[in-house]
Amino acid sequence: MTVTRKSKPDSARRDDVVRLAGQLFAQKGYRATTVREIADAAGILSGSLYHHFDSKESIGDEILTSFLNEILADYRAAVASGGDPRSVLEQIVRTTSTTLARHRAALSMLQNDWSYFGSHPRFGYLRKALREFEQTWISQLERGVAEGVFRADLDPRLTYRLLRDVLWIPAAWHRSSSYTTAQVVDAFLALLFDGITAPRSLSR
Amino acid sequence: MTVTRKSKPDSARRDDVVRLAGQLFAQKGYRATTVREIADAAGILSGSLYHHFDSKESIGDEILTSFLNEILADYRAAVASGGDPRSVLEQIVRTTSTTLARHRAALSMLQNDWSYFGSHPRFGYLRKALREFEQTWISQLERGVAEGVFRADLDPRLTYRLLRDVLWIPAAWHRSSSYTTAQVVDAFLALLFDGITAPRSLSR
Amino acid sequence: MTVTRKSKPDSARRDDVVRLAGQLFAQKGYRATTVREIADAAGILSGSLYHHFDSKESIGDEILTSFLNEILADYRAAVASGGDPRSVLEQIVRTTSTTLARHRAALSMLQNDWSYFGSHPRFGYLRKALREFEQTWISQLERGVAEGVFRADLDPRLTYRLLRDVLWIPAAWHRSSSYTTAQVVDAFLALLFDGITAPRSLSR
Amino acid sequence: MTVTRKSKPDSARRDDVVRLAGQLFAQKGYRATTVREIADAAGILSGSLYHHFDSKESIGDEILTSFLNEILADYRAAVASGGDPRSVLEQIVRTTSTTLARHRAALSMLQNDWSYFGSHPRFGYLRKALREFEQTWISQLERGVAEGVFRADLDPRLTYRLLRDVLWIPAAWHRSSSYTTAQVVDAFLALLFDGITAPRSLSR
DNA sequence: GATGAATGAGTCTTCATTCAT
DNA sequence: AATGAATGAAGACTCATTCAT
Repeated sequence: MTVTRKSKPDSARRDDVVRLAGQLFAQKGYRATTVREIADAAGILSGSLYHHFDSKESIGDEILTSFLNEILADYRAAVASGGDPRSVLEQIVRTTSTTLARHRAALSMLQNDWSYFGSHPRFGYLRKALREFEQTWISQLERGVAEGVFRADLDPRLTYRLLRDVLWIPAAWHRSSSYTTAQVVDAFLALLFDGITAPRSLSR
Repeated sequence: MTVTRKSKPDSARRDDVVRLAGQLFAQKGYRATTVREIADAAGILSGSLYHHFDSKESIGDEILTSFLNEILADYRAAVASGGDPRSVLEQIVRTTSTTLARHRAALSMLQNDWSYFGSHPRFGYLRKALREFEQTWISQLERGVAEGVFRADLDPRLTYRLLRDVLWIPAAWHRSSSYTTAQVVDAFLALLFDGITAPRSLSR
Repeated sequence: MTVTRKSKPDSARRDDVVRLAGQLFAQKGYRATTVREIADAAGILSGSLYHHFDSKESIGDEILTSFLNEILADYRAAVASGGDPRSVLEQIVRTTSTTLARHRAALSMLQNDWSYFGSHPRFGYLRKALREFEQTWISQLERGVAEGVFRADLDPRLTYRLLRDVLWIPAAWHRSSSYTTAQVVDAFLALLFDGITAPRSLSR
Repeated sequence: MTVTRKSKPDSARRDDVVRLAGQLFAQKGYRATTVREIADAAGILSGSLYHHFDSKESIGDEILTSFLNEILADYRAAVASGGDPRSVLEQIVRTTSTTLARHRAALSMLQNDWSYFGSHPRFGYLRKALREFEQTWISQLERGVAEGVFRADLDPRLTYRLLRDVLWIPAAWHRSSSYTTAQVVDAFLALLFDGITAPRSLSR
């Protein structure tokens, strides 16, 4: 199952517009960005956008679709690697963090305008993908608990819920932060696997 | 420093409208909610709202202000309790989770429409409050590291950044979840302090 | 012919409101003044105004009516005095300048909102009064020309038109000016009768 | 110092709308004219106006700006001609009367809606221009008094104040009047320089 | 491919007025 | 006499979209 698009008359102009629109969506949100702003950024008039796209929605669709396809690929590759639960999850975090960095616009759209996309039929594939992410995490957490590598009192569903939103966060920082992606990912994994408490063994 | 409001001619109707508006804001976002929808929910005409409020913004302001004041109080009380870093943070998480539950609308507004409120001068107090939250967490994490109760390799700023958004999340679940608030808070604290990995001492 | 009003349940409150409304009308114009502003000035709520007046219009009506009645009286008294044209006109200018000073609000309403009052049927008496003013000036100017005291080449209608608006002006200055009413009236009469050119007799 | 506009994407439609709007503003005042009425006059929908203009205000601005620039040019040309005070003032009256005839809309806006434009920051240039007109008249009147061509007892500031509003008036008549512009201007100049009194030398 | 003009439904807001209490 | 809540019509402005040129 991979999300597909309809017609992609590949042109330089078109890709330009999608990229530009993405930047604007990331900055001010999808709904808050007007087609005029997108057109201005592209140096054309707003009406001319409709030569390349059916609607504003279809620009959003294009951005979200290509994002989700890559993230889904990351998840599936990690699962397919056949590692133990801990290394599968670690691989997911490491590979998606790179993918997220390339798709900041899509991420921002999901965070800011979920109330729009989440209920809109056209974007049903978003909910479907989210469900796959959840399933993946829960299975790995369950496996980990069963194999004794994760805490026995862990509730997999609840844990995923708590983690879910953090998974997307590091990507949203880009410019404001002085941390490298690697630093952020390592810190996140440390937190995920070991928490913030100092190990007792050391203090003995 | 406490955020203050101008004039609150307390009336039942007014409070009604604020509550109703909050529910709508939480569902569809602040910008996406029209004053007509708010008025419809209150059973009056949209123009009649302006008998109670200066503007749509002032309704939002009222919701956000009262929310932030309570959360700030939670933070200050936790710090004032004078406990060790771990118990201060635990108290913050526990008390704010209750407060958050009472202010789901405000929370949702901040999450969905931050691009609006965050840049609007009128809502400068939001940025100020956020800075105080950050400062509080960072000081406690630093203290904890210094006292050896938190991992020595912890980067307080980075850790706060990773935690920040999760702090607000549990409140956003309410209906969709089958977990009690207590369960969620306990799970979050377990994750925060100990991670998901099973303790090594057991495997020895 | 004197303009009459309908019912005047004389009360202190009522007169208060009319005076306050007049000040606001003078400052910002009749249309630009809201009933809320009038009510605020009177220290009551806007709805309460309707206990005293049928409508905003009837407040305006009251102000304009009492103004016009006084000015009409001035004109008629001057004509009835039976003086020569020059002294009739001089008396009109002198007496109306005093009356105008007491009715700055009405004056300002006529100047700023003539497009409203001038076409509104209810205020037909305004046009009627204006016509009487014009008739008076034209007759006196014609008499003056016939008697040789005014320039023979004077076109009475045209001259009145040119003078008309200036007649009301001095009253509009009040605070901004450092001139007394007497100074202004004298200067106006000098201009009216002799122009600004230095007399030739002096240069002979 | 000349008042300038921002961007004038000259189009026939745009000029059309400005002209139409001007006519409406002249008839019923700027505030009393709705954008819908302007659009109706132009045969388009009200929203479509915003394809050509930022706001109703910017239409008003365009009308007033072009008017003031021409009048300012008239004044400066008259002063630059280097004539004696009487001929400078005569030139001002004669040239502005022609200019005024071409800008009846602007004139009417200033007369009817001064309480709006006069206090609005965007229209500060109006106050600036008015000050220049005043300065010009006062200097010429002072020069004339000093040179003995104007009455020695003339108060230049007061005289200008008395004249000011009349300067604009002839233009406001257009349709209602049976006089030609030349007639009106001559009558005004006769009044200005010589008053209405018959010369004594003749009566001797 | 792009322009420029226009659409039409919708947004927040204002305001004179009404009326039960 | 006054309040406080509401009305309803209107106002300026926005924006995704369409389409002839």
